[in-house]
Amino acid sequence: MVRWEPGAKERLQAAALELFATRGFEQTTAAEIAQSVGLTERTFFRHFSDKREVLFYGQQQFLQAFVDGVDAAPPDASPLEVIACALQAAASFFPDERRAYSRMRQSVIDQNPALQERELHKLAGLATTVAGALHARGIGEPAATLAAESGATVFGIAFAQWIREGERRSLPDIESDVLHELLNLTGAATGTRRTAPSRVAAGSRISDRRAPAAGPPEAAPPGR
Amino acid sequence: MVRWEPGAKERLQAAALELFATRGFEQTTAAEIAQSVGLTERTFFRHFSDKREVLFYGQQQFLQAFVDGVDAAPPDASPLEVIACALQAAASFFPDERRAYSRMRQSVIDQNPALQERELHKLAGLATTVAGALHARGIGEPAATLAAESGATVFGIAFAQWIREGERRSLPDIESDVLHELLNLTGAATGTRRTAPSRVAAGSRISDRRAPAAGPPEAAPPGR
DNA sequence: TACAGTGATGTCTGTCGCTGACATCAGTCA
DNA sequence: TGACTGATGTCAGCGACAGACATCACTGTA
Repeated sequence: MVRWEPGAKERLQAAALELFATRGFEQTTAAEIAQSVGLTERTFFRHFSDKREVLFYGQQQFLQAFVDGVDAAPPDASPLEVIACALQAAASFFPDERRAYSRMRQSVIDQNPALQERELHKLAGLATTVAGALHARGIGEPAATLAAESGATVFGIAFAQWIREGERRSLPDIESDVLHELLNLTGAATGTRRTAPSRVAAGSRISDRRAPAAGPPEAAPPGR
Repeated sequence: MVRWEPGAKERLQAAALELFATRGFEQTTAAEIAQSVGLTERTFFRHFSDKREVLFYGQQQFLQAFVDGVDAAPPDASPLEVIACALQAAASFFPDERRAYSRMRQSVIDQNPALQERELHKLAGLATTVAGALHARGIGEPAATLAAESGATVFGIAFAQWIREGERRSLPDIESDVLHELLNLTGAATGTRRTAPSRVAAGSRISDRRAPAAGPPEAAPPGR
């Protein structure tokens, strides 16, 4: 006979999500989570650095997928095209089967500021990492950070939409729409998929922007 | 004689920053902060909902300035022009005299993940509020959120640069540069201040996007 | 002038997140 | 067979925070 049931970490994660969903995050103690799967509080904290982390552990691979997407982009791609690649690559982590689970998890997070803070922190870490990958492609600052943060923003908005009740489109499709909307916003629209103006003024005011003569870009500001 | 020294909250804030800077955030207990200004731990927590909040309390006015900037934008301004207005309005909270203080405060935050989380949460709250203000102008989703998040990103990057040792430009100037860099990135650059492509690919692929029918190089963003 | 609020504070006590130190014990491997 | 390892349990303690209640200068009012 085995001394310990295997997969302690996964069992703790599942139990935690379940308890958080039913009782609420703050009303659930770490000791309760541990007990519910036959472990002790001490063991819980050996697996997770803190109580919130039980909901966030394992995003390493997601982050890696994002970075892989960056690295897989063609060498002559513009920063935003690189981001588009990364977004598509990352979306592979969220097949439609996972939608219900993601929805449940997110509803727990949405109900607790402490969890929201952790989520934002993770997303910021993603942006930082992606910015690093962009640096490695020779992209400077602040372009790299700007592009990375924009990517994170697009992902966040697209994910939130993907989760929304009644939404049928796949995550990559939504990502693509949101990214195009971003280009729309800033006055440049591109290529294949065109986004319908999502609501009222979305496309109206935007479209009357004078477009920038993509002039000879010289004379950088001193800061960099 | 008075029973209590006035300005308990401000005294706590000042003492906290001082102690955090010297001993570190985690090495400083709430009780110590309180004692250092002749108060008790209990009183500390009556003024601040949690230990981190002592560094963030009072940003209400900053947020309000941002929103006021949105509301003050001309009615026919594009979302990004509105954001430009808001950025300029918000910058009034950070005159050059405040740079040293901001730098110190930020160095404390940068050294502690818990504080970074709170900062990100506040910034996200800003974006949410601004998105609401954009809705009120008739801008739909996801344009409003996209614009608001972009504004928050630009502010964050600009602020970080403003704080940087050796930086001399004013915050509004940096904001303007970063915002233009964002437009550059997405292929649209506008009006007056042109930013050089930050490095290699910045302008390459982008420039072959079908340029949105270029208008006269008129109308600089109203923000400045 | 007495006196009942009011509000900022202190005191006491308790819960929970989290940690260090140490013990346990099934399985592994020399 | 015996040392070693790794996942776990036990114990004790710190610090963040919250509820309940007491205190007491100050204020307005009768």
